[in-house]
Amino acid sequence: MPEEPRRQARGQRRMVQLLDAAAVVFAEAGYAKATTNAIARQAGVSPGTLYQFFANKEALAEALAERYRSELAAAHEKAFDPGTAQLPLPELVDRMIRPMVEVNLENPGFKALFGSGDLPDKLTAPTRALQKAVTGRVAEVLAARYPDLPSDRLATTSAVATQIFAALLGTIVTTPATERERWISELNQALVGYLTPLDQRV
Amino acid sequence: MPEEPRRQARGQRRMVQLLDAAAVVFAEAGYAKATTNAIARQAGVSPGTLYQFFANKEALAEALAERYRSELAAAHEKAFDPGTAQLPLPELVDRMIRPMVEVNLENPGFKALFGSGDLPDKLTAPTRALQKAVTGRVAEVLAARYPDLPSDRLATTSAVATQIFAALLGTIVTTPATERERWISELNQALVGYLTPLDQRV
DNA sequence: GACAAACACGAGTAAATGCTCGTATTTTTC
DNA sequence: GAAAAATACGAGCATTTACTCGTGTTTGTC
Repeated sequence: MPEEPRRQARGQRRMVQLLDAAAVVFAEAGYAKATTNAIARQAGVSPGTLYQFFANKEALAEALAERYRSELAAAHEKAFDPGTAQLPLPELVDRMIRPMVEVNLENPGFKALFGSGDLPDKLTAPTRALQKAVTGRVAEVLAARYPDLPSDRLATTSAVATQIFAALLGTIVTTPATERERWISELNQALVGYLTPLDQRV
Repeated sequence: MPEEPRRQARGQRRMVQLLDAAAVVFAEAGYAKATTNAIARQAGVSPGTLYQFFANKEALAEALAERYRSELAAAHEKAFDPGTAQLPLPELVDRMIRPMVEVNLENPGFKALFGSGDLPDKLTAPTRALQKAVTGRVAEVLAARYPDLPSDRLATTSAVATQIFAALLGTIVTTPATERERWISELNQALVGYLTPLDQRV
């Protein structure tokens, strides 16, 4: 197997450029229809150069997903101080939702990698990783709020909550800014409604 | 524009065969990755024959979506007698959900046309039609239950409910039959949770 | 400054895929 | 039963697209 070359500064910059470009093209065309040539063009670079840094389209998507994952983690880190988990449910949900929506608005490519339920086969790998990261984050918060929730219930609940979230995210980011709050509040209601029974357990 | 030829009995049968085949291939590969040649092969027919009946891949998908739409309408027709709308919320939701899940299990292609949130561009046309049909059905039921709900709230609510439903449908039909009930009940809880506030309005 | 490693180019390739078209067979029409 | 219309075939065209490769340039190392 060919070793990863030792990247120099110029190379690092190129990789960032390429990821930026990929985000734009993924956002415009969706993962499946996005062509590597278009991504290279968007980055102002030849197709050969793209492949100097990423083995294939999937690797590119994976790297982009990784970037999103860490941006998301940072955003959540910022939004959560200890004690947040004990807030009233609507506020807790709001604090989970906001950062995600913002990351999404700032990184239009996000939805393309996160959103679509069933992309063909292996193409889903980066998607699944992202979904898993989000689900994990949700699980952490729920675990903090409901310490004695059985772990299988915890897993199910976070998975469902994440899927509900993913389902409405598309509408939220697509919608004009004026109407956005309405949909966010709708998403909030849905999640609060789903989670309320947990709050009312003995 | 070339006129639609007057179909003879043999042709009608072929069209059914082709739609069946398309459902199978869409289910296995998803819409985007499904090839028309594979569909023709699955139907035991040459590619040329396929195009004798459907102008292109999209027209094929549209026809299939239309078929699902009517199957769905029939299933719902069967599940609703007048008065259903006044049932307790969990039961009402259950009656909405069951037929959809069943149509899905019987027609594996359904999810491929209904599920994925943002397929590229025009490919979404058949998808949107299906989603719209389902949303419309949901709206009817909600309108019957909440006659004085303003029409914009009605539209929003049915759209959100449908999206929640679509999001969890994938998990439900993919999951082994033994665990299916658990996920159906989870979906039920999510929808009931979302709709409960409407029940409690003055 | 010389040598190697990393970077860059972009025309080109192989494979996939939606769809066509010339031809041949079956069914309907009269 | 003959002309017309519908059905059927399948090799292959045109296009797209992920990716390569030969060649040349820039950067780091000693």
